[in-house]
Amino acid sequence: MSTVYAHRARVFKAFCDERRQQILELLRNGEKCACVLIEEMGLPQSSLSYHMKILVEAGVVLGREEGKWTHYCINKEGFEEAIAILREIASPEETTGMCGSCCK
Amino acid sequence: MSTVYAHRARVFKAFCDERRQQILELLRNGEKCACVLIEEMGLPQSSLSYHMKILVEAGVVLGREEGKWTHYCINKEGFEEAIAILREIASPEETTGMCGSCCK
DNA sequence: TACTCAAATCGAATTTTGTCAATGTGAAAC
DNA sequence: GTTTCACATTGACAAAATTCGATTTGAGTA
Repeated sequence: MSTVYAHRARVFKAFCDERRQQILELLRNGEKCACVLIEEMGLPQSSLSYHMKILVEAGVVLGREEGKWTHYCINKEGFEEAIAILREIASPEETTGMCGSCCK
Repeated sequence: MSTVYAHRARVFKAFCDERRQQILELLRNGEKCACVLIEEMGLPQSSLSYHMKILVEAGVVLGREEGKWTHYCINKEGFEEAIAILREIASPEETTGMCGSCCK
């Protein structure tokens, strides 16, 4: 079962879309409610909701409901997890050389 | 021009696929030639080639041609760039509070 | 020259994502 | 109760990504 790789792929799916990158940049300024993001992004409400769901489920954005509004903000823990994954991949598992089939 | 966000999205496109995550894990052990990756991944040659192109063009994998073989390895610089992007997004641009439209 | 082999590219089918209007949901206000 | 408002969800469609066999490219070898 390669659930590990599926999970990693899901985390980075949050970052691989241009619009989601724009949304994340907007959230750098601090918490914002969906209505503001809709206006600043120039997106229809359903489209923004679609992207926010992906961001929240990936763990990189937090959604806080307050009355009838939902406020979104960057989830630093999610970013730390993503960074940890990248660091792990970039650090060698053990010291091996070349492949044994076509190198001598 | 939002080329910045398009570039960021392209970088993380390398990481948002389950098979590419598996390929990256295989490369943690060190440089490997395509023929080995094909065998270990159980993919047809054209499919592996497709994924390797995405990984190389994103800058997270290096391809080294030697005779008729191509050897691939992790490109640490590419990972550092990705990590730098994540760090930048996760660090607040300025100290703002809530949105001005529905918070008081 | 021709032959071989590894990898890239093509082409067509399938799968997955993204978009957006319409509808549903749930909480607050009346 | 009803209405209103913000957001989620649905469904149909368009666009992009992925798969994989077939073909091409390009370097090494005879």
